Amino acid sequence: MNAEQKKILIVEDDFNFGNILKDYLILNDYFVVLAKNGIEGMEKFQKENFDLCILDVMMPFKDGFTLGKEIREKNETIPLFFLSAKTLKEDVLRGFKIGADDYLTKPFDSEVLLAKIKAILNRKNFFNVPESDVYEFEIGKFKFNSKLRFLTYGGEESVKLSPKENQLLRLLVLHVNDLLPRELALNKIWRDDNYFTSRSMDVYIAKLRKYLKTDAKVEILNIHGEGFRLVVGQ
Amino acid sequence: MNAEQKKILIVEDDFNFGNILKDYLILNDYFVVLAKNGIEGMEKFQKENFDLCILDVMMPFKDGFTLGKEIREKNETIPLFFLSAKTLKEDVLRGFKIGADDYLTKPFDSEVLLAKIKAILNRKNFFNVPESDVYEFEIGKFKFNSKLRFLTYGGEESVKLSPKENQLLRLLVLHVNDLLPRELALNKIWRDDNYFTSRSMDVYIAKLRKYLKTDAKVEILNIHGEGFRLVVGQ
DNA sequence: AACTTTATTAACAATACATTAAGCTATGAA
DNA sequence: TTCATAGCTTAATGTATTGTTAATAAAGTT
Repeated sequence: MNAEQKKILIVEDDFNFGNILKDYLILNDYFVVLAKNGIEGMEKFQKENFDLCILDVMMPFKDGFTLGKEIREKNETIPLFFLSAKTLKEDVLRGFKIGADDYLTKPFDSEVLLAKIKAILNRKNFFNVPESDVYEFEIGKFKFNSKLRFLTYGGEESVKLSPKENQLLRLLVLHVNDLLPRELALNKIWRDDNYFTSRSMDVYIAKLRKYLKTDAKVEILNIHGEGFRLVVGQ
Repeated sequence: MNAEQKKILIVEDDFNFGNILKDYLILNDYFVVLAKNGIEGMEKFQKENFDLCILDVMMPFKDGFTLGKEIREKNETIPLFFLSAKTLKEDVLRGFKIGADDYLTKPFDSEVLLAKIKAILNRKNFFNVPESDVYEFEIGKFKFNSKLRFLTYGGEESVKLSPKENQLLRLLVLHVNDLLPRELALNKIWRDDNYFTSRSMDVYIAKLRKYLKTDAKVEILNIHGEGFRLVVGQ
């Protein structure tokens, strides 16, 4: 995938239909991941940073509404489309209540779907801000504000963080004392996992280490072949 | 209207239908303005700050597509809904191409329309300005009156503010110590978000910094790529 | 030892922002 | 009507920030 491509998650149990839809969107230059049920859909959603989700409503194990609700809890802003053969008004309204952005009834015109996807992804006020509203952290003697992107040490505002530095530090903090798998960070922040993004990540780790070295109790350790680990002593 | 109500502009030449729609939305606690053709629609759009526009497609003098395009040129972010009896795919696609957020074919279910309006207006975005009718503020040693548009320093009336300076400073104050997203200011004050309005905003930030530099504890900081932040020390 | 992975610094291009000044437009006084 | 002016936009120019890639060195693995 290239960096400009938008990432779409499709969750659809009908193998054929799902694949046709996937191919159609790939053809239109989207990066698409297809999950075949709600469980798998949630797993994939957690791992990467998607720009939009298309959920089939009727699925075994976990239906689309339930999945949609769970996704909404994790991310309040990501666009959600429901697909369903049910045209019942109650279902449509239920979909919107969960926080859907659209509800399409099968059969639908693929071009119209595409237009709707474009409409919502090209919206100027569409910000990919998957962060929750928790943005103040303590890291040893540091205070880290991921909304205002700064790091203070003992009250003094010491460092302004660039967006990438900020995102990476945030992920590290969310996994404090635990492993942050390299792959996860690359998928979440760089949205792609390859040689170059990996080198880029190393550069950012070096930058963060520099910022954090004021407090000897704070360290970013490497776990060879696995990822990184932010440890805060005591 | 009360401060929490969202403002909706309806442009519809069918007097009866327009009024029914208007009443229905008012009943659901929206503030609604109804224009009866494209010309009038544009006039009203220019005069006030709406949160959403609902445009009928087929209208005399100026059709909905043309109006929609004009509105989009002025404001890239405002949600646009088209209403039409035409279900032709070409028309639907044309609507989306202009930058519509939805295209509803008559007859449509009013509850579904309402759900869609709610969905788009409740979308988590930071375009919700804290409403406030307060107009006297303290900024460090300054007193700022946003109604009379002046800024005093230690009792002395130092500066008269122009309307734009005033609006910008007011937005900054309403977000003191927090981020004022660039897009938000551009949409609220300039009603448009493009390269030029953005440069214009920078000019105003420079002007405000000049006024505020008398008090070293007051600063307007930039958060690269995000916006500005008025910080008041101590 | 040969290979893979990570560390660090630096060079670079692309944006974003800062500031001053010049140009335009609507308004109202003379 | 003409003129001055306030208010805003655009231009011109300079500076800062950001993210990627390269270059080189150092660890870790087998």
